[in-house]
Amino acid sequence: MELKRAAEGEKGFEKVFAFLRERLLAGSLKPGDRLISERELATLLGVSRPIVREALRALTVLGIVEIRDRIGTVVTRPDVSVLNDFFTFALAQQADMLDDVMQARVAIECQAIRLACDRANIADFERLQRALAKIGETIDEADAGGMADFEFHRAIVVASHSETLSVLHSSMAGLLTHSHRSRRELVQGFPSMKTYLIDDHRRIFEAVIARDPERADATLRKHFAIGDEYRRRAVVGDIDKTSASG
Amino acid sequence: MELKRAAEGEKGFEKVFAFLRERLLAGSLKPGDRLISERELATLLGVSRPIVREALRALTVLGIVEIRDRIGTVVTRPDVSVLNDFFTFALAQQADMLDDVMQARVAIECQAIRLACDRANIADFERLQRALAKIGETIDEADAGGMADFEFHRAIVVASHSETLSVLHSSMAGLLTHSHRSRRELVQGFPSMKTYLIDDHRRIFEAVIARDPERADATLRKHFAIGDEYRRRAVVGDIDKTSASG
DNA sequence: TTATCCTACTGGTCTGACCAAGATCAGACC
DNA sequence: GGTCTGATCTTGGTCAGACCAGTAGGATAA
Repeated sequence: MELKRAAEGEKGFEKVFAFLRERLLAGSLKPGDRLISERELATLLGVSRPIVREALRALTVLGIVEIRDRIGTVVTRPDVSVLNDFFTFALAQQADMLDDVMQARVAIECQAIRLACDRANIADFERLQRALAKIGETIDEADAGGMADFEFHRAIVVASHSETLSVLHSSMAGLLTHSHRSRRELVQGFPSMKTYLIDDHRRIFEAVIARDPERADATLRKHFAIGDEYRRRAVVGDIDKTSASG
Repeated sequence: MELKRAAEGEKGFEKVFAFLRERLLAGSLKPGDRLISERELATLLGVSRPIVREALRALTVLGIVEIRDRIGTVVTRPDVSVLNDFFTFALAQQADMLDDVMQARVAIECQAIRLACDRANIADFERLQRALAKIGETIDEADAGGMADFEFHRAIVVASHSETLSVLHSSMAGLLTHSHRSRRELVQGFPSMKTYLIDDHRRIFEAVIARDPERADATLRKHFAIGDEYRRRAVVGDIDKTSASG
């Protein structure tokens, strides 16, 4: 009943995790810094090494820290790829989460395209144009087509020059691309699909070129809405009897 | 020198993690299932218990699994709230990017308010109304006022009924509230501030009530823009010589 | 049949140990 | 004197066995 671990009232793992989180959030531990050794950390916090390892492993899967064999533990620049892990698991067991995440993606992209209208440079325009061209070229290929589609949308976010939006977007994209392929196949049969894909993206591109945030946002938003509509119809088996471009 | 660990060529942790991931992704382990005990897992995979714990802890922070003290480890329903941990860490290390994070917040809220127009129920409306009232009541208090402001915006996101948007928003809000207070104090001196705060939020509220996504989005967006403008002026020391309501 | 108690089991943690390999520095060699 | 080499220290990676504290369920007593 010593007051040793009652210091924070936390259990061992929590104690270590909280200790590290504190410094991480406060900024006293920045990317590139090397943590003190596991043994030191253990004695410092009055816990055993396995517990310290649990905490470090936890931070590792969160992409906050990297444990380098025989070197030490260093703080890394957070990497979105972690989210891929999560989404992979999550998606496997809960497909209904897709629509919800999609909403977040729409949010990010619509904001990104507004910023892009203001901040995009020549290189961004060129990247968009290349992606647009690729969409046209791969219009008949489900796989490559999906990739081209993704690259276009990715280019929009990149053009926003916002690190945060970029991070958020790529984390969602990882999850969504999985479903994208099947969705695309589902929708492949619609003749009007090609027109929709090409024209829509071209209109979006033009709005960015025109540096018109309102139009770009609206066009992109409509693009997503139409995509949803297509998918909805494909699900109910409504075989192409519309141009659905409104 | 048994062929113990050569089984997969993976290190201990990886072995356990991969083992569990496999069953998780394959679906043989579904939410609600209870894993075999740590000890069994350890002997089964030929690793020590601390290693098993590392893997379980890893899955825990990923929100895939829940370790219940003295009960066992059970598979949980994946929950987006894990992302909160990640984003909190990730965004914290880019403190210089508060404006950038703010862009993401705008993105989330503007999307949320659109969804809210469609999905909000009576309870949501009431929550918004209460928050709105509180903004009026606390208009002269920097601290409580900031809190009320936050609650209103939070209510918008809640009304979207999107778990993902909600999680993203709260991780950002956590970071932004810090700066919010100082911002608010900075701006406190402006007489026209009160009008801006009250009227703007009321207009936003009305747009949601009217279930008009476009208007709501536009109004909210303008609200953010004006807030930015105030802050900008406060920084350059331009003491209130405008109504700035355009 | 019911209520209580005991025991096996579970997670939570610690101790102390061994291994392999990078880091470091002293001493040998050029 | 400078460079190279090797022993040693340190670090992560892992293991084995142990103890605690509750929980669940079977055995036992009422």
